[in-house]
Amino acid sequence: MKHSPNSSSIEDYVKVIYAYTEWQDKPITSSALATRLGVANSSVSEMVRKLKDQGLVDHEPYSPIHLTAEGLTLALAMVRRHRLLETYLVRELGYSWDEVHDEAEQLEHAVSDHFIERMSAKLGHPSRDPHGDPIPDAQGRITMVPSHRLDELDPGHTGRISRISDHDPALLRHLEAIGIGVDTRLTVLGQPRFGAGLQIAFPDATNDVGPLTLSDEVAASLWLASEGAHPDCSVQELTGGSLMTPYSDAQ
Amino acid sequence: MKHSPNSSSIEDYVKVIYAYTEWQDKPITSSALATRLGVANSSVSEMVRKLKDQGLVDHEPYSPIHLTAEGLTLALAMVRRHRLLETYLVRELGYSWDEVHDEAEQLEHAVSDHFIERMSAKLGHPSRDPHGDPIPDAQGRITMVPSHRLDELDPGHTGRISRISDHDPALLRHLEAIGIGVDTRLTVLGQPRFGAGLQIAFPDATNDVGPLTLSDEVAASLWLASEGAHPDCSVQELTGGSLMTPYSDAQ
DNA sequence: TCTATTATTTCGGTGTACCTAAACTTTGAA
DNA sequence: TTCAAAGTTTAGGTACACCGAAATAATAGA
Repeated sequence: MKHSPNSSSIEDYVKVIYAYTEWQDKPITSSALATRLGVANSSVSEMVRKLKDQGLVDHEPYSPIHLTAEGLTLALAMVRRHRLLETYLVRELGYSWDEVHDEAEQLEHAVSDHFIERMSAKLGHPSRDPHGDPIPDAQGRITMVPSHRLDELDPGHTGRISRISDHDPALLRHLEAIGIGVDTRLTVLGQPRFGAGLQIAFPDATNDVGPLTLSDEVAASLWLASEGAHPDCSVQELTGGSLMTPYSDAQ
Repeated sequence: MKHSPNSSSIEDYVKVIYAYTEWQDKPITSSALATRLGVANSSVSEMVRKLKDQGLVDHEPYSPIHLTAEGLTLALAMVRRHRLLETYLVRELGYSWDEVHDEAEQLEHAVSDHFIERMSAKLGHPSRDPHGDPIPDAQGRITMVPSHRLDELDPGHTGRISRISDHDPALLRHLEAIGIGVDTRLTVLGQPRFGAGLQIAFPDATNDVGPLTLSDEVAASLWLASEGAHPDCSVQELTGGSLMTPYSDAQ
C-alpha cells in the first residue's frame, strides 16, 4: 500500500517503466528494464517483486510489467521533476541543451516538492522542457501534442520538430550543428528504410542548408508535429488509473 | 589514498568533523560525532576506520579525530556547496531563512561541481551565506571576520551580528521576530551566566525595542563582529594542511 | 593505586541493491 | 509436436551503512 521512504532506485525503476510506454503501447519486459537501468536481469526480478509488494506495479512471473495507478502517479511526479529541472538548468543556469540530462537525473531524487514548485513558478509553469517533452503538472496531467516519429512518416509530410529524445548528448550536439532543434520546420522527402536513412529539407529560409540525409537512428529520435489541422494540445487526465496513450493521427 | 565514489555518508562525516573545529580548537571525539550525525557510536568507529583507510582522517584508537589535508579539502568543498546552496535558495528561489538548511543538506550531495560554479557565478561569487557564515572559494580559501560568541563578551561591547548558527529553524524565526538578523547592531549590557541569560540593547533606532534578555542558549548562537579596529576580513589560506583558527581579538 | 564510571571499539546481525551462475519457463522453428 | 534458444526467476553471495550488546580501554574519585 504505502511506499514510504521513496528510495531513489524505486523512483528510477518506476520512471523507466513509465518512459517505455510514453510513446508506444507495448508494456516493458524484465530484460528491457534491466538494459535501460544498466543492471542484471536478476536484480530486476527481485526489485519488481518489491515494487509489486508496494503496490506500484502489476506483474505475473514471466510476463511484462505494468504500472498501477499509484505507480503511474509516482512516475509522473518523477517525470515532472526531471523535465522541470532540465528546463530550469537551461533557462536559469545557462546549461547547454546536451548537458542537462545527467545533472537532472541526480537532482530529481534530491530536491523537495517545495523546491520543484518554486522552480516551476519561477519559470512561469512551463508545459514543455528544452527537448520539447511535455511536463506533467503538479497533479500529474500532461498536455499532449499530435506527433509522429520521423522514421514513421511518408514523403511529403511537413511540420515542425516537437520533441527530441534527450538520451544522447552527442546526438544533441550533432543536431544543433546541422540546424535542427525543437520547433525547426522540416519536410520529409525520402522514406526511411532501416540502414538507408531519411531525406529531409528545411522549408525555412533561415535553416536553408538544402536537403539532408539523416540516419535511421537519428530519425527515430525526432518527432514531428503536423501543422494546420491539430495545432496543439489535446489534454488528457492522467492522475487516476488511465494510462497515457499518445495522440494518434487518423488522417 | 583515493576516495573515489564519494558516498554521501563520507561527505557528511567529514563535514561534521570540520564543523566541530570551525569556531573552536578542540578536536571532535567519537561520541560527539555520533551525536551530531544521529548514529550509534559503533557506526562511527567503523566509519572512522574507513575514513582513515581512505586518508581523510588521522585517528588512533580511543583518541579524538583529526582531518588530514585531504579530508580538510573535501570538508571545505562540502561547506562551500552547502553555503552557496543556502544563499542561492534564499536569493533566487525565495526560500526563507529558516527553510534552507534541510534542502541544502540534501542537495549538497547531489549537485555537480559545474552546478556549484554556475550558481556561484550567478550570485556574483558571494563570500557569506544568509546566516553570515563565510563561503570558502573554489580553492577552499575562507575569508575570516573577527568575531566572538555573544555569551563570551563583557558588558559594554558593541558591534554587529556577523553570524547566526543555522541549525535550529525555530531559533531563526524567534530571532527574526525580535528583530535580530545578520548585521543587526547590538550592545551587550549584562554579562551572561549559565541559566541567567544575556542583556542586550539595540543602538539602532530602527530596531529600538529597548533592552532585551536572551537565554544563554540563544546567546551561544550569535556572533558579534567588533566595529572599528578590525572592520573586516583577514584572509587565511586553508587549502593545504593548515587548520583554520578563528581570528582571536587580543584587546 | 585501585576501582567505578564513562568512552570507545569489537562482534554478530539487519536491510538494501546489486552481482553471477544455475534452474526454470516460454517461444518459435523444424 | 518437439526441443533448443531466448527470456526470466531463484539461489547464494557481496558491499555499504547502519544497529544493539558485549568487551575493552581510559579517567577520575576515594
